[in-house]
Order: sequence, then structure tokens, then C-alpha cells
Amino acid sequence: MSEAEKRKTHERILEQAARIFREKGTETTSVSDVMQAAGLTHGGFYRHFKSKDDLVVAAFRNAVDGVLADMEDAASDEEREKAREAYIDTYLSMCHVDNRPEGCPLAALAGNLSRGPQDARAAGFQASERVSDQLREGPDTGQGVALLALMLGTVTLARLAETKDTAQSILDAGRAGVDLIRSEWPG
Amino acid sequence: MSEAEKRKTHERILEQAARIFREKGTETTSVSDVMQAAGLTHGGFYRHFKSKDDLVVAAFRNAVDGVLADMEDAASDEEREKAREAYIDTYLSMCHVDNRPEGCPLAALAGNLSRGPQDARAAGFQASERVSDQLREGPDTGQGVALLALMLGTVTLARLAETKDTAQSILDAGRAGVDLIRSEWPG
DNA sequence: TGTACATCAGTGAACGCGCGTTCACTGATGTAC
DNA sequence: TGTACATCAGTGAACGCGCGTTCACTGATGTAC
Repeated sequence: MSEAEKRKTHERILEQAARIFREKGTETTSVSDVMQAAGLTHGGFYRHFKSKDDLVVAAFRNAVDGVLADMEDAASDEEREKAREAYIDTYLSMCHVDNRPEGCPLAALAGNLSRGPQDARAAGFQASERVSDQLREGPDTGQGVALLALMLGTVTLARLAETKDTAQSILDAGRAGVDLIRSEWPG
Repeated sequence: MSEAEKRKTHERILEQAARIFREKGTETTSVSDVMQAAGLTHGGFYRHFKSKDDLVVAAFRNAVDGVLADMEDAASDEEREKAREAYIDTYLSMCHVDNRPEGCPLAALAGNLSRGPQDARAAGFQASERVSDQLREGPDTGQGVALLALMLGTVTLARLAETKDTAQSILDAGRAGVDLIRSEWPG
């Protein structure tokens, strides 16, 4: 087994963990669940990660890199603006509400992380800074923070709704708020 | 032991559960933790609740009743308006960020509930409707939803921050967004 | 080129532990006579 | 009023279970000669 193959396995564990943690939460997911999803048995886990807590942080970071790639890797301002628009549209979509495993890691895990060990909280905070930094349209970082907070809250509420119609009306309300913050932000 | 005393015990379990679940989350808190906080041993728990899941829902409802009392029990429109103002100010305060056990049950548990059993999710949804209904200032329910989403998201992000200064600047951003949604909401 | 050996990713049994839940029991209370 | 009995909130030992983690082992790979 070459070093490259080990890296591939490592990546597979990370990606499955990022999916399952977002879907079911970190407490309800066992190390065995993750390893099984990666096509392995639980024993080998500790060749790759120091502990489950370690995996939680690494998987969260991996997920954040995934959802931010389009915006952060944009080659031009124009492309970045386009990626931002797409990010917001996708964020406030029914797809996102239904698709936790590939959705916003903060919407799925922020509550979890802020109660967890310090490095987990730190990872959550860094993620929130990266996202809000991409979302803001001017020099004021506050606008990005408000946008992220509203979007995150909107999806959180929509995920409580019992019908698609109710969820959609929550998404619509969030969208109206986002439009307001984007067009009327002071300064 | 009279019936009244049993009810008092029941209430004590409920209130301690509401505090600890908000503080540590429902998965990380054991039935024993709650009973110990209520000054009892774990064995007696099942004289009061069918299961831990049952307690989670009941404690959440209890917490929601608590935070909504001031607004819902307001005697006049004027009083209700005052209570709403106080609710928003308290919500977006550092106190709220630091004081999970008595804070917004949705900010603490929404993520948990939406992944839990159906009646837990339903309780979360009902709570979000009650809160957003109190927050809206006109006929459009969307404004209340947007306000709740933004406030909930803001506190969630502030709880990830590593310093008070950072947390405060997140709260300030949320507050600016709230002001915008209150003053500029269409219709 | 072929052989002996070290390495180490992955396996699966085993560990101690704390969990949610059950249960036989206790002892204080309310009721029947 | 006093006595016998039923009820049931609360106790604490016990249950089976799944968890995170450890470990002896396997077998494929890379290296040394």
C-alpha cells in the first residue's frame, strides 16, 4: 500500500465523515458509521486520526473548503460575483434544506461546534469568517456577517417545517431579508 | 406525598432539563444529569416521563413558554410592543450569548430538534411560529420569520467567537440587519 | 534477479464505560372500616 | 379515634447495548544485500 493510497483512504474517510456529520450530527454518528461508509472497518481509524474529536474538526474543515471553493478560487472579480450569486441562490433553496450532507457545514454543525472542545469552536469561527468575508459587498464586514446569520437562520428554521410549502415560505422570507441587507446596508 | 408535590417535582425536572439541554445539548446530557440537577436519583425519572425523547420535547416546550411569556401575556398592545423591544434587545445581547441555559431554546436546540423524532421537530416548528408571530409588526408573517432567522443566526455565530469583542461586533452586525428589516420591510 | 526483513494500513476481537431503561423494594400518604 | 391496607413517588442495583479506543495480528509493500 503506497503513500498515495493511504492519502486517498484518508480523504475518503474525511469526505464520508463530512457528509454523515452534517446529516446526522456528530454525537449521533459513531466512528464505525463513518468507517463503514468509507468501506473500512473501525479498527483502522486510528491510523488516520488521533480521536473522534480530531475527525470532527478535520471533517468540518474539509466540508467548509468544499462549499467555499467556487467563491474563493474565482479567477476574477466578475467570476467571484457570479459565484457569490450562485452561493446565495443555492443556500436559500429547497435543495439545500433537503440536502444536509452536502449543505452548509455551519448550518448543520454550528450549534454542535460551539459546545464542543476549543479547537472545534475555533474551526467554526474561522469558517464563519471565511464565509461572511466572501458574502460582503463592501468594506464593512458587518454586512457579510448579517447575511450569513440570516441565511443560516433561515435554513435552520426551514428544516423544522413540516411541509414543503411552509419551508418555501420561510425561504422566501429569508430571501426578502437578504435582498434588503444587500440593497440597503448603511455605508 | 401529595399530588401537588408530585407536580412540583415534575416541574423541577422539566426546568432543570430545559436549562441543561440548552447548555450542553440533548445528546451530551444524560437522564441522570437532569435528575441529579433536580435533586433526585435517575430511577424515579420514569414516574414522570415516558422516555428521554419525551423529556426533550416537554423541556423544550417549557423553555419556549418561559421566553415567550412576557410578549404573549402582555395585557395591551402598548405593553406587547414594549415586551417585543425588550425581547430583541435581550436577544442580541452579550448576556444571551453567554447565558445558554436561559437563552432562546431555538438558538440552542433547533439543529438538534430538526434531526430528532418527528414530534421534536414539530415542537421546534411550533416554537418558531410562535416567536416569529410575536416579532412581526404588520400583517406579513415573513417579516417575523426574517427577524427570527437573523437573530437566531446572529447568536449562533456570536457563540462561535473567541473573544468578547468579536462576539460583540457580530451582535452589532445582527442588530443593524434587524433595524433594516424592521424599518424597510416591503409592504 | 532473488531472498530476508522491516514497515504499516487495515482487520476484528476485546477493553472499560456510561447510557437509557427496568425492577424489586421502601416508606410516607390517603382511604376503608 | 384507631387500625389495616392499597397506592405510588422515589431509591439504587441491575440489565443489555453501543460507544471510543486498544491491540495482536495479517499480508502487501518497499528496502537491503
